Amino acid sequence: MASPEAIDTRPSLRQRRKDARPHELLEAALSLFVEKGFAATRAEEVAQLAGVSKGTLYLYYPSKEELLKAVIAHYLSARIADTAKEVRQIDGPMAPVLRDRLVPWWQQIYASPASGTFKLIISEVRNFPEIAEFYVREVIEPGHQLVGTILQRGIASGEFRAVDVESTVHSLLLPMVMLCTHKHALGACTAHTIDATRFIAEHVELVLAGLLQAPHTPARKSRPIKSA
Amino acid sequence: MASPEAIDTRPSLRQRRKDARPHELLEAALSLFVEKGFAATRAEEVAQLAGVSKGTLYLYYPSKEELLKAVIAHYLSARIADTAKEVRQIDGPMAPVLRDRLVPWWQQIYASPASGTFKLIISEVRNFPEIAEFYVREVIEPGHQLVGTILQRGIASGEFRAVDVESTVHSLLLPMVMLCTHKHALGACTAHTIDATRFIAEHVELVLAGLLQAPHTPARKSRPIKSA
DNA sequence: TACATTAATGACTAGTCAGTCATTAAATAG
DNA sequence: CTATTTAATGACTGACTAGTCATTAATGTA
Repeated sequence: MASPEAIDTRPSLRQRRKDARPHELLEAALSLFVEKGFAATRAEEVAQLAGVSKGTLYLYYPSKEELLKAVIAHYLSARIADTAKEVRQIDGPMAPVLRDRLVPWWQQIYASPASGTFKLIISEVRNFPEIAEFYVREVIEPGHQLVGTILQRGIASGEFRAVDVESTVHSLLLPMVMLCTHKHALGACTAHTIDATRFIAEHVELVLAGLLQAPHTPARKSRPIKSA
Repeated sequence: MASPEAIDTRPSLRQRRKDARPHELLEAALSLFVEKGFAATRAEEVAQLAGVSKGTLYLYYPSKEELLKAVIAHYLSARIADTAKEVRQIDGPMAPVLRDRLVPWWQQIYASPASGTFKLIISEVRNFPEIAEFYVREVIEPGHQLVGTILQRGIASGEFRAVDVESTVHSLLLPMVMLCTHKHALGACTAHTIDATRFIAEHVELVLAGLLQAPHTPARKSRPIKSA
């Protein structure tokens, strides 16, 4: 066997990296909370995955619950409000906005670790009502506002049919959220995968085909429901 | 105000109802597992909600995990295979099949307690791989088969555009699943509710509008759209 | 009424885990 | 090189809970 001195050089290497810890802990926590759920994840596992001891975790976050809130807050910060502001300044036809902005936006979200937050929030909101408030205010409302505005402008200009805006926003967003959720649920443990990049593009095309003023569509049964 | 004797007649009433127990326990378990998650639900809570003691729960189900599997199996039994068989026998235009079969079918699922199984499965599959297999085999595959067949037949007859079937199946189903999930997640703890009945109908209309052959392609078969 | 059967109970055990804190050692100052 | 500061550790504790089993009592039978 190796000499006693050679053996223990690595294991006892204690590093002090005060500013790297919080982010590493958040990353580890997101990964485990999304995979196993909050209640089924042990604080020590999070610490281990982040390469520190349990004590260190509690040096940076006062409790497991605060760690969860920090994870959610961190991975949802700012993104949407920015995009919304950006889009509000574009004019002209709205179809290219959906195709060229919304599609890559969702493709990015899907590919990033932030995609896991949807499953996490779905699984945990009912146990932590504060998260619900935060999520509605920071994500749902700005997101709906954003897509709703695009649709309304398209309708106003005559580019789109006078569909029900509220429902159509859901038709656009719910599948995207479900797709991200699927990635971290069934998608992570069966062969039943979805080609996300293609689906996102195809879905937007399908909705656009239903939205664009078709020459043949003479105001059908549609009661144009005014929304917002 | 009641006399002392009258007060304590109920509490010590031990009933023996061997055949009612399993179903009552499943019902209680579904409700709590969906609300709080599997790991965060105590076996005793399930028993209490079902009106029995913890010991009784373990008389009917050997472990908490077996109870979970029993809940999933019970609430997903058979439904889909039946509908699929039924639909396969219909011919003629496919738009009315979507409108008159798929819409009420999902509206029913949404209203029933079974709607909670989606959130439950999303939250727990990764911890219990057996559930994944079962769910893919019993729900996902038959469901996709069903909707995929409808689309293919519509395309074959020239009623629908030649869209990508796989993606379109997802465009139809993912929002429905997400809607059920939402009901038991955010929908259960914020004011942010969705008018599900309307959304389901509107969503199918929107997808249909995108699917139906636009006039620029010679669509002999263009049937008059049935007004609601 | 007395006896047998078995559904139902809940106190108990064995194991788990969130959060603490006295100790260790890395970094820094003098 | 020594002293001081503080990041990091992990053994420990107190609380909690899945699952058990000896006991209780409801129901059926003779």
